[in-house]
Amino acid sequence: MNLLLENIAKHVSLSNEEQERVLAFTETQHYKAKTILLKEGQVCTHSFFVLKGILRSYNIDENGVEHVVSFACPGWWIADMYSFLSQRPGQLYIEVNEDAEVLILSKENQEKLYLEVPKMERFFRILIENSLVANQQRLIDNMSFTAEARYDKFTKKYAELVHCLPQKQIASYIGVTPEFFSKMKARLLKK
Amino acid sequence: MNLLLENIAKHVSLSNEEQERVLAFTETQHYKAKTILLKEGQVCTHSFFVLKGILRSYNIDENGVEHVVSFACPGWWIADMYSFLSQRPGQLYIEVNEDAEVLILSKENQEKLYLEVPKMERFFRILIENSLVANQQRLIDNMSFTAEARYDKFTKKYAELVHCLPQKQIASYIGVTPEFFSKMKARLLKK
DNA sequence: GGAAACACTTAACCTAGATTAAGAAGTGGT
DNA sequence: ACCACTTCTTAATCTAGGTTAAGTGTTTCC
Repeated sequence: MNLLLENIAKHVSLSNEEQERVLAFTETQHYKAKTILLKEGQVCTHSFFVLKGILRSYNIDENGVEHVVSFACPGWWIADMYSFLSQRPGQLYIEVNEDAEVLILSKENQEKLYLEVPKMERFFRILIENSLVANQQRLIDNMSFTAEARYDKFTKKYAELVHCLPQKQIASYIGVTPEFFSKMKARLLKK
Repeated sequence: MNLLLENIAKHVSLSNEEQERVLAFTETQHYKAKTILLKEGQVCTHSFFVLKGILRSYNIDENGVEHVVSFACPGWWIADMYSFLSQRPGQLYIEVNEDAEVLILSKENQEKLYLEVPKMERFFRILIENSLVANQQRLIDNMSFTAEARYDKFTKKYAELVHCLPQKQIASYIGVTPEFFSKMKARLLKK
């Protein structure tokens, strides 16, 4: 059974024919860990739907420090949304964390899809809505909570992921340095 | 000329009849400064489109500290997106900053609108997309930049707004205390 | 299989920004 | 006009988290 169709079915119901149209517009690809699918300064012409493995997006600030924007495991989409939507050069990197199998949807094909299967417009609207809500929550959390509380939230929200991710990436996601993260974990263990 | 229709026209083109349908689903209201339109714990059943004045949304953390999530001036929408989309109790307050005239769209009417004027689904998708992009940028900025750089970005992005907002709200938006904000501004003046 | 590169830890020291407190300057309501 | 209330500022002190540096595994890859 196809993971993408399963996910779509959670939000809109497509006929068999529509399902086939959707799949016809996507392409499967396999990537090794550490493959970089998008670099800062490039236009994000495709978005990726993860079937297997883990991807992440991040930017690198003017001091060379990496900030993880998102992780994507199976069932999740990932892209530089700014760049993908505007078709302008973006600031994000997208990199394969663990050997991955992904479905690729080009911007072009997405536009065609909206025309041929209008229900997909609703589907993507809902995805973006959820993404906005999650993002806004993260903003609020970053402003309201200490690093410790953010880490706690993270381990609960991404319980399966935590064990597959290097610590420095978790540290980066919650917004602290690897050194402080290490110190914090040691402190938590004593309790 | 209607500000809402102007805004819609920037993204999708509606027939006169469709325009009338849209307006029929909204309702105009006037509010005095300091009116609270939504409180934490309530379900956000309406979203607001600002015609005149300024609104803001914020949450209050467990220490009683206010964190401004967004400002809305004429031409902008504001709502607790989590609550509005899920129709569950939210954590945001929405308050009138300056005497305001707003268009109100209920969740119910929005759903009807999607059915009667399907182009509006595209319109709102685009709004949400833009909102997501802006939000993600703010997250990255908060992780990458010092308070000073964030303030600088803020004054450029909201140049007209800066003069109408109390400093503590700007401080809250960029994520510092009013005291530190004050110190920082004094420091900037010396340069 | 060995060197280089990377991941993680620990510890000493440092700093951006928080906290507390107190005064000055608006602002609004009656 | 006046009192109450909130906003803004300044300054002393404090702390969460950053920086630097050094040491110990662990991968990776010729």
